[in-house]
Amino acid sequence: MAPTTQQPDAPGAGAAPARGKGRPRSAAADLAILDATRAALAELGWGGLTMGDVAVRAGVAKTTLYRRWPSKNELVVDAIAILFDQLECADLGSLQADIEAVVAQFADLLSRPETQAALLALFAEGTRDRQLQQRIRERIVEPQKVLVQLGRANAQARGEMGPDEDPATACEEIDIIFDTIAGTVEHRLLVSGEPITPEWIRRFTTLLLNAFPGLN
Amino acid sequence: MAPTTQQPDAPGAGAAPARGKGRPRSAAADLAILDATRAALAELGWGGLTMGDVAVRAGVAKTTLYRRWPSKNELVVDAIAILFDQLECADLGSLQADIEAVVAQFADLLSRPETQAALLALFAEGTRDRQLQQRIRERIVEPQKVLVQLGRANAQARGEMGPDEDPATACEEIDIIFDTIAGTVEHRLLVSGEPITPEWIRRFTTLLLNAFPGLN
Amino acid sequence: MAPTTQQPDAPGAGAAPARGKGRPRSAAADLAILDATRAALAELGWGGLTMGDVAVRAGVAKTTLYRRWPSKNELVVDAIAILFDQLECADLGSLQADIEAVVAQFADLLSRPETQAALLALFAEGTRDRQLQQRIRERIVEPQKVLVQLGRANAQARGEMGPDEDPATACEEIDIIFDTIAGTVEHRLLVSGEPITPEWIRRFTTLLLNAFPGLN
Amino acid sequence: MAPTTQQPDAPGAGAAPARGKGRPRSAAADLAILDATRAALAELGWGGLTMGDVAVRAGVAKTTLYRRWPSKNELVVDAIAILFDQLECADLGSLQADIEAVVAQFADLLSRPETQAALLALFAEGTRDRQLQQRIRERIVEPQKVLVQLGRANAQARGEMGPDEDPATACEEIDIIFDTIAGTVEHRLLVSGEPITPEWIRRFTTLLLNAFPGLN
DNA sequence: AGGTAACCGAGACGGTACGTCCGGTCTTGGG
DNA sequence: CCCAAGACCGGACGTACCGTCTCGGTTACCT
Repeated sequence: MAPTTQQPDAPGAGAAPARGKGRPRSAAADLAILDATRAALAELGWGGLTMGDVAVRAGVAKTTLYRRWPSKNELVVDAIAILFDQLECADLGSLQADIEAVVAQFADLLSRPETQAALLALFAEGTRDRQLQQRIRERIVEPQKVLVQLGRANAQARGEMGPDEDPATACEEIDIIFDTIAGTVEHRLLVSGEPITPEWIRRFTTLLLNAFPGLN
Repeated sequence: MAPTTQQPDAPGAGAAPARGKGRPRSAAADLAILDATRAALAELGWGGLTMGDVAVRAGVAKTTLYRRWPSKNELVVDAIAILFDQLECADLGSLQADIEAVVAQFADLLSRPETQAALLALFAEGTRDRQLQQRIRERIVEPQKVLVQLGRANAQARGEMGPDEDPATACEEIDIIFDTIAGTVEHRLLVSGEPITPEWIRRFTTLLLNAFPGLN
Repeated sequence: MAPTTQQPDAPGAGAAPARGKGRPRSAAADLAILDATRAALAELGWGGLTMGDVAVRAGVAKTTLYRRWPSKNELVVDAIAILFDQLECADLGSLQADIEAVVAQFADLLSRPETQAALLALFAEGTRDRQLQQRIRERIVEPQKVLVQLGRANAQARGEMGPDEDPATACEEIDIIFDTIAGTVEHRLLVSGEPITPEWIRRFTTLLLNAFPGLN
Repeated sequence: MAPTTQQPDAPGAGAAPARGKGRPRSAAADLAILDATRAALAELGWGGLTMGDVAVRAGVAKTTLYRRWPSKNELVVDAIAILFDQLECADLGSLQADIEAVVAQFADLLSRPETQAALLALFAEGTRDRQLQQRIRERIVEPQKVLVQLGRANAQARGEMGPDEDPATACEEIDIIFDTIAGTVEHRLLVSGEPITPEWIRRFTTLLLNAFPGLN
């Protein structure tokens, strides 16, 4: 048996780069591959996405792909996760404005063809593959949830909300808010297939604030 | 130009029973195929679903399958749609109870392995294939939305809500309520991967009723 | 269940038409089918020949084909055999002339695209299917061999040959002559792919007559 | 002869220097495939020969097969051609003996089930596909014709025949002799279905020598 | 400077599923 | 009993990708 079962691993994930002996991996290849993945995703959709095609687009051998990502799913998670890392929660002075900004950002992200093609497909795969679901949560879902936590903290700092009384209850509340925002936006955009306009965002945000009586 | 391109067409969908020429299609085969599809879906998931395997399970030739459904997507839509046709909206005497019942039904449906495996994958394909999206909406989404409309009508009959003032506004309101319920439940169950308990349903329903100030 | 396993049978083969109860078979269909078979053979070759296509060309249902011929092979044998039934052995006054005429006729037959496409393919199938080989011999090979026998009889009548001494020896001699003529013409035309000209026929006939010293 | 690494791919600019890039094709696979082809041919006949079956017998993927041979026809030509490459023309001291030896060799070859199954079927396909016919001639027919030329040269060396007077005439004579030998043996064995015994060979050879008066 | 270990491209490899086609059978309604 | 139409089962087709495996060659570190 091979003594070193060389696990393929995504580049940015590990902490120590394990400065080895041989030729180091091309850093440019990572970017090229992820870009190519998003491009192929936008152009062909999840079903049309092919490892061979990504390799060709990236000017890279298929071997290089598999050396870094164990399968299509993981590759796409990383390719899409980059987009979700760009989400930000600006403090605009009021909870209403902050929520609207977050929803707008999220809606923008879900309007990109590569995101549309990939997101639901990844979620679907995740229902079967627990490890993938974990990875999706870490790289894609968590960054969104952080926005909710940040917004909540900002609101508390501004005095719009009282401080958390019970951490467990607070965590549950964050979960339900998050599922509601993310789920509703995704459903309207990707399932119902209708656009998300500023008017819709305002309406939805108002409903959301109404739902929590503690907030005026 | 021929208006009916329908070479492969699902049974029951078309209005005209077509020409009475030739040997008629086996009605039993339809049921066997759809059952086999759901079974394979529950067992192997979307990615593991194979037309050949479905055919074998149904005791049917692959050609028979393709004669009726042009592709995996359409087949799965029909196989899953049957489940959504079973949704009902009982009048339990209060809006809160009615909503809770609907959410519970929907959560039950999404807890079935075949639904989990298929639903998000179908939605994902739908973002690329407009015709498929239309079909999904007709066969899967619409039956759910009808429940919201029914619940609303029941509430109005009971006097919990005032009558619709503007039909367009009412329609928009139904849309937003529907996207919120469906999206939130789906997101919690399939993306966040957390269970939907009666407590959660009660909390969520309460928030929902809070959100609409017209309802006490 | 049906007590009589109704064997499909070629139309012209049986003696008694078995004047039955129901609707009699369409006589026109037989001709149309055989014509269509030859046409398809000439156009598409053996490999491209399809029962469904023949049925369409003949304006007939596939069922009708199978009611009369048990399979593609038998159908083609009959379709081609018709052509071989047209071979004749005219008495032209000399053995040389008679042989040349027969060879020319045979070469003409083998130059037709439908014959080319079918003959070798049938022979090939015949090497595996003893029953088919028998049928081929009866319907296709025998009519050719009869010409050799006739030519021999004519030559004897004209005094160019002495009478048969031993029937067994005569039969062997006919066999070897026949295999030589048929085999050589087929090989030149279908394998070597070169044309058969009057010059070639004269040369070949001369060699043939040389080969048998009893003939001056 | 090696299968010439004939890519079924588009030839592109032509005369590509065949870059030594990538993993080289397995040489063992070629032999295994050709052996498997002959075995399947002998067992199942031309009609029963299946690319998938050959692949399984050879322990090879179907893709490997198609990567090397564009179709069943070409594969079988190569598989059978190997057998014809083994034909030899020994100088046994007299033309009669040499011819008898050649005929016997040829009859032996045609008695092998794989040859029987393949040869006529290939010839039949060759009548439709000019490229295939060319390939058959190069790989199968030509090796046989060489024997005739060699035998003739040997006879001239021994003084049994005078030297060629006109090259064109000589060539024509070789052609007619060859078509006669090959065609007659094939027809007796494969069409008439009768065995080729030493007695038959002696008779046939005698007739052949009679036919050419220049030979005593 | 030379090893050597890990990288890289290219592409062949064993598999699996695809969607199509055809052979031969059967089941309709109608003649 | 025949016919046309067409659905049915089974099975081979040739293609497309998957993920793995050799190849020859290329860096970069470590003696």
